[in-house]
Amino acid sequence: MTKQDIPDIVVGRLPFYLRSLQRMQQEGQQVTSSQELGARLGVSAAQIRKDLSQFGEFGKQGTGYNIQFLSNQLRKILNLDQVWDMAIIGAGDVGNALAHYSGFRNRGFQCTMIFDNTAEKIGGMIGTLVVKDVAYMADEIQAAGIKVAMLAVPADHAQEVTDLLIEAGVKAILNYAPIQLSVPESVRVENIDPATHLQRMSYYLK
Amino acid sequence: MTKQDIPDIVVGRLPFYLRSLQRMQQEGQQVTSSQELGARLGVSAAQIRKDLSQFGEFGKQGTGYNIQFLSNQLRKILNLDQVWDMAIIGAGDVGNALAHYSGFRNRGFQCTMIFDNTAEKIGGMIGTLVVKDVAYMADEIQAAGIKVAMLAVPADHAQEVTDLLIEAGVKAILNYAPIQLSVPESVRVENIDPATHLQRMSYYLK
DNA sequence: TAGATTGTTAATCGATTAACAATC
DNA sequence: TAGATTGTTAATCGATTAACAATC
Repeated sequence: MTKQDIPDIVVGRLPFYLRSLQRMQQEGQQVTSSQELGARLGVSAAQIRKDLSQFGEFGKQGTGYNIQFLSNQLRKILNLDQVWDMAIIGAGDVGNALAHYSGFRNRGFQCTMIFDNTAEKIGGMIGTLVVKDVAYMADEIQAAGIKVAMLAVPADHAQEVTDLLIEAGVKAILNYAPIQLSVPESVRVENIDPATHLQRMSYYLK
Repeated sequence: MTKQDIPDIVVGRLPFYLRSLQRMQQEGQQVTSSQELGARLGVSAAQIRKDLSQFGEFGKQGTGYNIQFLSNQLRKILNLDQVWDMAIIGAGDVGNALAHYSGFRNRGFQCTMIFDNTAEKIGGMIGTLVVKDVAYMADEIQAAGIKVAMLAVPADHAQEVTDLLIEAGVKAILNYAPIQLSVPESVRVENIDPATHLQRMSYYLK
């Protein structure tokens, strides 16, 4: 069973399953069912069982899923049984919020570098990180073996920075710039553009 | 042709089309084709034509689409021929970044209120906005007729704030809290959770 | 006219759901 | 055992693509 066999859309739902399981665990729950998990997430029980069955058999007939066990399995599947170092590119408001965000660590990620191109920001601290000159970005990322970057620069610089990131070996980019990045097939991109999300909802208003 | 007839997945692509068209326009282009637009966005020309045909006939055989005209049509369809007032809930790093974000205005939205629950923040300024006490949130939102909110509070308060927002008449929520909100069918929610996006990509790493 | 591109239909492809035997 | 729930198959549903007549 190779990566190619599993539809993207199935992989895309696993983080939601994991997030709900982690929350149940926090609430002290030990066991759940596809029924219960589905109700919490607004998806069908059948879909959850079908999705999970792509990767193995994680439940027991009659009783459901052990939450701890299923969480661990999902973390392994998603390569979250390690902590991924990340670089933030852009020390504006978004970069700043990302650098301070405390929610990454227990979900498999941590920020270890932040870059900017403005003299006033370079050398300053954001949380525990020193803002570095983007001129050294490619070298530093490559030297540190960083594979994941969050891109929070203005749209008109996003593509050139992306090209540098890819050259430096980055394989996953969380893109906050409101622009469609062009990347080779071997690089994953996820986009976060609040205005796009808002526009999806405004259709249904009025 | 009612809202129900158009699949969500089609509506979800319209903002991307609009964003690309606006960019083309900035670059001085006057006309485009489903071919060209598709290439820019990484979707098929047939899909673009099919999606647009759900709403009307906007092109001309042989020549393609007038960018200005198609943009205007898409804006009308998405109810973006007006500016939607928005409230930000939570004046932490995310709320702060949203309040300062300059990209909303020319995409149909503007922030007019921000709320928090901490005494130190209430009364302070963020950009041009005064931070207000969340205790008055429901009343102020209702009085102003605000229909769109961006939720940037910790996960453990997100649901209770949501309930208040809905009571106050909010119909669209952009949710930054890493939790599945429960809302009535008449309310739209879009979620932005960077960790979820990162986890979707880590599956393909290694 | 010749070339290009739309809007639409029918065919294909893929995803979701329903149902149930297996079994805890 | 009786009740519950899994994993999986087959049926259904929906979305995408290919193809082409219409026409600018």
